[in-house]
Parts: sequence; C-alpha cells; structure tokens
Amino acid sequence: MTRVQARDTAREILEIIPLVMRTVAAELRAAGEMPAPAHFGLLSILSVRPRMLSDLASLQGVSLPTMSNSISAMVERGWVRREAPEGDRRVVMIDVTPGGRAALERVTRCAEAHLADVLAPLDLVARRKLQGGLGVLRKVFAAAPASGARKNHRTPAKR
Amino acid sequence: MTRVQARDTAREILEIIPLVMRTVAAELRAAGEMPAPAHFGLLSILSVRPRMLSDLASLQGVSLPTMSNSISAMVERGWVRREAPEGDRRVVMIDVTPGGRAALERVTRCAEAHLADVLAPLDLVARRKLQGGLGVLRKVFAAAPASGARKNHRTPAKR
DNA sequence: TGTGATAACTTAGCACTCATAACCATTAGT
DNA sequence: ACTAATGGTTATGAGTGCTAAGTTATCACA
Repeated sequence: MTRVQARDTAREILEIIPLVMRTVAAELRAAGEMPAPAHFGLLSILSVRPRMLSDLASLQGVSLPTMSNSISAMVERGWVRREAPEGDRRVVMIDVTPGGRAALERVTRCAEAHLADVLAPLDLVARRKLQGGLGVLRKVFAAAPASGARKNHRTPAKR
Repeated sequence: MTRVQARDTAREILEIIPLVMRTVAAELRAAGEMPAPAHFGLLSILSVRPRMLSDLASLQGVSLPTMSNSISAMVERGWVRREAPEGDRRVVMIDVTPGGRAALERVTRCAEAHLADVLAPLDLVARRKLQGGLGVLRKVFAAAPASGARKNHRTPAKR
C-alpha cells in the first residue's frame, strides 16, 4: 500500500469510525439499554466462558484498572459476578449472571433491529462490500491490539 | 438484507468498530498528540472553513452542549477561536488558528504513519475491500446521523 | 412599543471510557 | 525468610457524551 493510499484510508477511518460509534451508542442509549458498546463486547466474550480479569483487559486492549472499573460497573448492574477460583488466590474470575445473559440478548436484539433499519437499503453488492471491509478491519486490528496499551503496565504481550 | 444477515453484520459492527476506535485512540495518545478522534474530526471540518457551533454539532451528530464543551477544550489548547460574526449576535463562529492547523498536520501525519504500519501488509484485494466497506459505512451512517441525537433537543433535522 | 416565542449558546451535573500512579495481596524463586 | 513478580484495586485526572436549566439576542405580532 502506498503512502498516499495509507493517508487516504487513515483519514477515512478517522472520519467514519467515530461516526459509526456515536450512532450506535446513541441508538443503544435511546433504546434505554445503556450498556455502552464496551459492556456489550464484554458480555459477548464472557457468554462463551468465564475469564480472568487480566485476560479480559488484554483481549479488549485496555489497561487492567480500566477493566476492573468496567467490571465493577457491570457487577453493580448484576450482569456479572466476581469469583475466586481454586488454586491461585490472586486471580478473579468473571462470570456472566443470568441477568447478564438476558441483557445481552436484549441489547443484541435492539442493536440488530436498529442496524437492520440502517442496513436495509443495501443491496447484495453493498452488503458484501461492507462485510468484506469489516473482515479486513477485524484481521488488521485484532492483530495489532493498541500499541499504546501494550507497552505500559504489566500486560506485556499476550500473557 | 435478511434478518440473519443483519444480525451478523450488527454483531460484527459492535465488535469491530469499538476495537478500531480504541486502537486508533491509543496510537494518538501514545504519540503524545492527544486530540481525541473527535477533536481531529473537528479540526478537519474547520480547516475547510469556519462554522457556527450548531452546524458543527449537527455535522458531528452530537448535542449542542457537547459541542460547546469540545470547542472550549480546543480553545484552551489554542487550536480554535470563537468569533462573533456581524449580523446575528447570537451565533458563535468557530475558526481554526494557525496552531490548530499545525496540530492537525501533526496528528494527520502521525495517524497516517501508524495506520500505514497496520495497513501495510494488505494486498490490493484487501485494500479495495476495506475501502469499499468504509464507503458503505460512510453512506449508511452519514445518512442516518444518530436516531438518538436527532429526536431530542432543538437540532431537529439539518437546520 | 412591548410581549412572548424561539434560536443560539453556556453552565452545571451526571454517567461512562480510558489512562497512570500508588497500593495491597498472593505466589514463586533463591 | 526475603525479594521479585503477578493479579487486582483504589485514587485521580482528562475526554466524550447526555439532559436540564439558564442567558442573551432576534423575530413576529398585536
């Protein structure tokens, strides 16, 4: 990819991604389900299986304190539980509660409904383009999880 | 687009977009240039021509108070100026300062550099996919600027 | 001419994300 | 036993976003 192409793509990403973020967040907010996108992602991950806090932090590419706070917020909502596993008593396992699963369900349906409205006008070509683009983004950004968050703290690489 | 497709796409958007956001924000932060993506977008818009506050708010799809605060932050950094235009003395025009232009320059270069690293491994096919997807996102979300932000407040449609 | 509606902003207060720094507790290494 | 490193938490600070409640300026109309 040439320099010019990178510049254009960078500019486009910096313009579009925040816009999409705001739109989606506003939709969730308007729907009363207020679990900021971050919470949604966490519930998604945790619904597969419980995880320890550090794992969540590095999966999401945020610092440990940030994750600890997010989890505290979600605990207060009754969506997740902190558990002490056998063995190593330093670690905290996070697990979804039934309430959390229900919330995830609702939010998914709600986001789906709203996004469906927005995506409805797309024809097959546009839809494939969109999914192709999302796929590329996923590959590219999943591989490079936040150069900033990586270097500090004691979450060096991939634990 | 079928319901199932919409659901999948919605899920993907909710997973990937925030990840990209965090990554980009972390990069800017790590580079010392801390003008959160929002500020970057504003500088971009304003570098074309001055705008009144309300216009900025509706262009970005945020509420007036939010925009007022963002602008205040940027004024303190010396990036923009509030000006009183002739005529209607209620409105506030926002204009970039030379310092703001310089900051925009630096941030653009920096973001470009970092994104270029990330995007470098992409081949032509992937790049076209990415740009196609971004284009679709732009069209879709520029048309529907935040159903939540739209209905409340006195920023009815497009003023 | 004034009176009331409306438009453009600002301020204040709240919730959330994210960061770093500083601090416990537990475990592991020697 | 003493120190290192590891896993989490708390405190503090800055950013984004919202609503609600002002202020000032403009306009429309009697």
